[in-house]
Amino acid sequence: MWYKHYMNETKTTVSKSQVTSRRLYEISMAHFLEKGFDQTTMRDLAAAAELSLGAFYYHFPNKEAVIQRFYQQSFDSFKYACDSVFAETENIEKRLLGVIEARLKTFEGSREILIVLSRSAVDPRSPLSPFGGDQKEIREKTVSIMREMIESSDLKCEKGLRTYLPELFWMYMMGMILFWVFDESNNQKKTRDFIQQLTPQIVRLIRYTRIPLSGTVLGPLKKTLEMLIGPR
Amino acid sequence: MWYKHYMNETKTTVSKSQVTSRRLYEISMAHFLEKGFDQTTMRDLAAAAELSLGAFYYHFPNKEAVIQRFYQQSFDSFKYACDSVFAETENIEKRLLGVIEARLKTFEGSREILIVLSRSAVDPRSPLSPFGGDQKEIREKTVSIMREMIESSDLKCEKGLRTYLPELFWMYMMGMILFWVFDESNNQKKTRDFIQQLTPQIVRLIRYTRIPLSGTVLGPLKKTLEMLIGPR
DNA sequence: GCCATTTTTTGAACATGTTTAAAATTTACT
DNA sequence: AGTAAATTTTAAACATGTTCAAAAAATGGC
Repeated sequence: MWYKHYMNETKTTVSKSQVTSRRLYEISMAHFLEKGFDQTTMRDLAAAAELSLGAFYYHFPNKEAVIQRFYQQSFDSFKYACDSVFAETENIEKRLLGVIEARLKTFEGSREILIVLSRSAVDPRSPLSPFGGDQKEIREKTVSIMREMIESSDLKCEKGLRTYLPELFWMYMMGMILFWVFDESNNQKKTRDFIQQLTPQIVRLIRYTRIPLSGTVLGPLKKTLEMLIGPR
Repeated sequence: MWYKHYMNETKTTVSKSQVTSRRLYEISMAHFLEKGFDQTTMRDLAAAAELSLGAFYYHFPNKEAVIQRFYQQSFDSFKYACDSVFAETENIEKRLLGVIEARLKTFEGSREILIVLSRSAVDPRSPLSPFGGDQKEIREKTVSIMREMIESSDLKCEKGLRTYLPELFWMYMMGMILFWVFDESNNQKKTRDFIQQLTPQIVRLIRYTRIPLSGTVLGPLKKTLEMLIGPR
């Protein structure tokens, strides 16, 4: 073994490959953040790591794979942040705000990276599409987080609608991320303000659905949701 | 002059460059549609046109410029189609359905091209971003079409909301296009059905805003719209 | 510690979008 | 028609993401 070290009382072996790929990842991200993704050359990265170009490709199948790893890691810290949001309050509005805020925070300072990710995500054939490929898994996990957020919350609403909420909230968050990507204001303040403004209104509308009268609107809406998300 | 020809009683001179670039455009699109954008090489195109690679670049600054031209032309035929939709009915629901249907029709058979366009459109730095660059103009023209659609229609709704509708309908249409891009069903039937289902509900909600009672929801919504679209 | 096997690295080559300087062609004017 | 200026075309080079076969290094069992 190349490298052994002790972590939490358990011997953990780390292969040389893991060490190198982490190093490559860190060097790469540093370059991407400083010079931009497109402006950073694979040759730059290999040189900075004092490795050959081919060796880089041994560790990452392509340039995008590096930022896919970033996306994966950002998801992990997002998930972790959600736990503490849920521990803090049962109020659905606060939770939803907290979750979206947590998500944006994981992207903070990496807006250009997210743009690169988005442009692949929009391609249904790409492995970064939220519906196929590697991102599918993250989407499903995110929907599960939304489900968890709702189930243990104070939200009361029409039963049928409730089953669609996890996917709807996922879409809402994706929309806000898109808004954020396009938001050129200082530190994307516009996005933050917008979310603060819109989220309570959405929650309020959802709560209204308990009133029987709302059936007029809700009836046809359910069919629409089924077409959008799939049958329940 | 390389080429003169008569059109509508007026002498129109067509430069050699115009003739060549149209030819290149047509050859290119044929290849893109048959083999796919990424699978078609600039060398393929130059060879098919019996021109050198460099000559191709004299007529188009880059590969994407070819499909930008397609996008421009698709917009022109969309705009034309809208006129006949408006001539046909004043009913806002029918108009909105007709306009969106017309838009999708201009993309029919070119889904892959639209995917390529979308992945650039999602990048705020790209000339294809709807907010900057060349597409900005098309976005503004499309919003104007929506405005025209509303103004001469039978739609009655709360006055303040009305001023935001052109942009809102534009966003709605963009959303449906995105849905269409991801829709893998036969001939994107799911998208068509979804639009048929959702559009009348949206129109109905908008019409409800004439009822004074609706102020409870509409009040905060207006501020949200202002943040989304800008002040009126 | 030595050898067979596996993992990692290397350097060169390849594919394709793009640029460029010079040559060929076309145009506009007399 | 002849010529200077412009437009268009060419061939070669360049930049950069990616692949590949062979070499080097590391590993595991004896």
